[in-house]
Amino acid sequence: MTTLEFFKLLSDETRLLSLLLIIAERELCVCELMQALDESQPKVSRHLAQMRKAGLLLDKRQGQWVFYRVNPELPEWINKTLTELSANNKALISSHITRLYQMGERPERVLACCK
Amino acid sequence: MTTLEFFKLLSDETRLLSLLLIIAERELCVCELMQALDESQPKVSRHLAQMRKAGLLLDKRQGQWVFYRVNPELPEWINKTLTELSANNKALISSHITRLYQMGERPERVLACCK
DNA sequence: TCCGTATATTCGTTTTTGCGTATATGTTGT
DNA sequence: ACAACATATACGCAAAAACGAATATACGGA
Repeated sequence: MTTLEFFKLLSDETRLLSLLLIIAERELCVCELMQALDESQPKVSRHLAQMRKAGLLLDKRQGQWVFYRVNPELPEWINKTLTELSANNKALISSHITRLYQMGERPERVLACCK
Repeated sequence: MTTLEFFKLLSDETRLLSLLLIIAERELCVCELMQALDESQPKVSRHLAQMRKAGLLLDKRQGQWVFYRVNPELPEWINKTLTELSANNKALISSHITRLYQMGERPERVLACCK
């Protein structure tokens, strides 16, 4: 992932918000992001796939769900940038976090130790 | 300038390189960026205008030249991000810096105290 | 005032990006 | 095997972004 590609990924609202939500929640599946952002399934899925293909996100299938999280092996300056970004843009996602928490029946997380 | 607008500005190669060059050199005029990037005058000018209109850059006319520099009053997290970006992407601009330094007759800077 | 240089902007076109709809793939439970 | 659910992808279209060429504006010096 080049620097330019990295910023291109952050330059779309759906991707930016999805990334901020994933950072805030550590990991989220497609249906949770659909609920939080109130966006269609293909739209959310497409943008997540873009970030995954670039190496910014990792995905992990657990049963019927696919959870996305930030790739922990990104270059250090990108990590710092994401941390700074997340810490200073909580307001951008507050309403979406609220909507996420109102979601009934959120998919259960399987602990890594039990897989 | 919203967070999204900020990243959109960084998501074009000409703007990203111009910004990195301006940070590295503190300030540059249009003709210096044309030389460094080997791009047309309207192209460089248009992208600088975009960053200026968003408040990311400031411009200062000195005679026939217009010098651009980073707005010193940006939000702190954006400053940090730009610093981190610049410090970790020197390789992106090295060839352009070389071309800039090969430029004969670079416009003279007028010191702030003499204006 | 006229000319040369530097920069900004307009206009029409091309390229890129994102989107909705439809469909395909994969998983769970019956 | 089939139904229900979650996710991914293909396709054609629409919106946005970037571009080159031409033109306009601004400044400095003769």
